[in-house]
Amino acid sequence: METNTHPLLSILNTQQRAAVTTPIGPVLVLAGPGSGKTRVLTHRIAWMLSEMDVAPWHVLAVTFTNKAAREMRQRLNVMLGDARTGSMALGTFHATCARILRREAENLGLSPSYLIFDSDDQLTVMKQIVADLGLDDKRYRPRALLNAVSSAKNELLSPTDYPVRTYYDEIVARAYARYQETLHQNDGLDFDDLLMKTARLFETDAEVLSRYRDRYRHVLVDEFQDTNVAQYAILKQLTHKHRSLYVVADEDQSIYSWRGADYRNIVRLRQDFPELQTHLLEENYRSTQIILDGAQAIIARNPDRTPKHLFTDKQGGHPIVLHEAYDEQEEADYVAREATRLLRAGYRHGDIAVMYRTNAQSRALEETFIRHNLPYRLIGATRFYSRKEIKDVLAFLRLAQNPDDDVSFMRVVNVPPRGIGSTTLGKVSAQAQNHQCSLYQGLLSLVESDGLRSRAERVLTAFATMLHQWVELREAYSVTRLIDRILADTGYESYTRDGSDQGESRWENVMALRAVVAETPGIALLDFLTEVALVADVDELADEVDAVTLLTLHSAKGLEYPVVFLTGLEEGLLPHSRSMDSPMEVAEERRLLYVGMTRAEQRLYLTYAFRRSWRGYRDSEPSSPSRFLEDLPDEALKQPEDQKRRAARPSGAAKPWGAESSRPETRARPEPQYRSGQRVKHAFYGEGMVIECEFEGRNEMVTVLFSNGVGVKKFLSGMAPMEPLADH
DNA sequence: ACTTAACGGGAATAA
DNA sequence: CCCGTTAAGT
Repeated sequence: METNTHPLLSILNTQQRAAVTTPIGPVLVLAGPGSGKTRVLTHRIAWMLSEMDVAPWHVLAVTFTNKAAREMRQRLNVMLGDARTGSMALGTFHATCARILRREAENLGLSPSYLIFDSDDQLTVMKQIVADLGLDDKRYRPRALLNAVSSAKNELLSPTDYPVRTYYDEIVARAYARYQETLHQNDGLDFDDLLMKTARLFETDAEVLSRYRDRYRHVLVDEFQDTNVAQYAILKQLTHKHRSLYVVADEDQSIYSWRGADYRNIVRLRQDFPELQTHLLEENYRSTQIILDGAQAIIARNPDRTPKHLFTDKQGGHPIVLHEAYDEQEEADYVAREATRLLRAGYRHGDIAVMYRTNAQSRALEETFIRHNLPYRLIGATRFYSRKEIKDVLAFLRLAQNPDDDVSFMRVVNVPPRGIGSTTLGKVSAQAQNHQCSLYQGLLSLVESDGLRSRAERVLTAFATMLHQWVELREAYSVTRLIDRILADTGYESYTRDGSDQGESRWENVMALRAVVAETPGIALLDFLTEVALVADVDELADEVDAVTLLTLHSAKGLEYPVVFLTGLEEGLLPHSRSMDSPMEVAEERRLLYVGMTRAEQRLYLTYAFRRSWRGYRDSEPSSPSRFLEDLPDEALKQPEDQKRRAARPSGAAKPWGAESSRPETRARPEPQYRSGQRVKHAFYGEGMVIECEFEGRNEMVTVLFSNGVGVKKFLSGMAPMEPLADH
């Protein structure tokens, strides 16, 4: 077939076309941001199906989010028709593995109706274990232990494999073993288990492996740079025989190493598949030349990377705007004002995204957006599925599916309050201990044994009966009907709607959950629970809503917007203080900035604040602009004419705001005259040392500790007869 | 048994 | 600031 006239190829450039039509085999596509990798992946699948005699049921495509999977399936439907794509496996690693494990549960001694434990559930379990093992939860923080367990799983280490070098490791190994036992007893798997158990299944069961590798004869993977050891093992096991593995990667966008992602998987790929063909996608279709130049300048400073030659035909463009604000409030104000200005100029709300390093930063932005009447949608943070009322209802549903799930049992045994306090619960738990069974089974035997009197007996019997009925009704009822029944049985509505606005909103959330179910009528309870456990925050992102998007840099991966604001570009935030002592982690923070910058199509704003409150208090020390901003080329930063207030470049990397940095200010605020730690001499009080220095509006307040029994005094700088002393 | 207030301690990113 | 835990009160 003539490749340049084929309809599937007509809209592709030369590099893309080569990548799409390359012969079947191991293929690595190295793709810069905005170079159309999703398009290449989609067209590759279409090409394989229509021109290479590949059957759709032999294709497995792994995307980074459910949303990406949905979109890819839609595009393929348009290109090829539903009939061809219906049998194709398309989803995230986690969703794919969850499905495989469900089907192969028996081969693993796993319940086919296992439930997925989210991070809250994990924490509950780990806290219990720390208590059971009699450990000090300050020294052995449940969260820290969970992190260790998670990394172990990502590297396919079981509790017995866990390398013990220190006593702490020994504790981790013990907690890990206990944790796995507990999950097993509850028929639960955590997120990492989904990957690890699948990898182990393929490793240990040749029959199962051969079935899946014949089924998924052709595997395609997006965002390959963010796969971890377990995921790579799965890919390798599946494809090593038929050798049809097609991966798309960009090492510069590797931002999940903390989750076990290992970009060295690219190296492993070359070793395991020496015949690997490599394709490059270097033309950027997303951003203007100026934005691309800025981003390139940032990423070029990272060591150990392959230099790329990204280019675009969108020459020039709006300069990147660098803006300094006084604090996070004014930063948010600036974003809101600038957004409003752009809206008047014709942009739509949905064209604009505001990104930040940590979820906590969204608060100031939200408050300001509400004040400015700017519609926004927030990704993450207050995740719908992590709200208390939603988790409660889900816990009820989980108990209907699996009453032996102790974690859910504990969560809602007294929600809404039904008189089962710690004393009564203690009896249930003791019974369960004695009989080596779940709390639910313990409850049943306790109720039957007639060993209770009075009030406790009544409430326990009522609760047991209620649970039992739900379990009975599970098959006969639709999920919607089951929810209605649960809400009625528990009196959840009157519990939630306490008359407050918050109560109303909680009830609305519950109804929203019900509406989610109603959208897929006929869905089985188990499928619903699995789906819910695996939704990502960005999956929720509805395109129809015209609102400004607020999201973390991490969730921004794969997205693009005409206008992007990157906020909080300060030392300690980006790079994050937790990463600053490790060059590897700082490099990843730099990639995070690069990912953020390359989301922008037309306009890019970079903002940072002079002072940022933390934990509700103002920091005593001002922040410094991010060291990364140093590397922006001046040409990309020229101020636009219409910009009334002028932002300045930071004066030096990680340098505090010294008097030598003469920058035009956001507002008329004088330079700080003092800094903490500085020696001063006061006309009345003599010598002292500055212990705090802060601005209240444009006034610099200086707190000084004097010797000679004078103590601490606070002054308005400039008004006080005081001057700095030279340092020795 | 449950509610409320006071306290202490702590935080990054996410399926 | 937000959380979970604890102590005291209803």
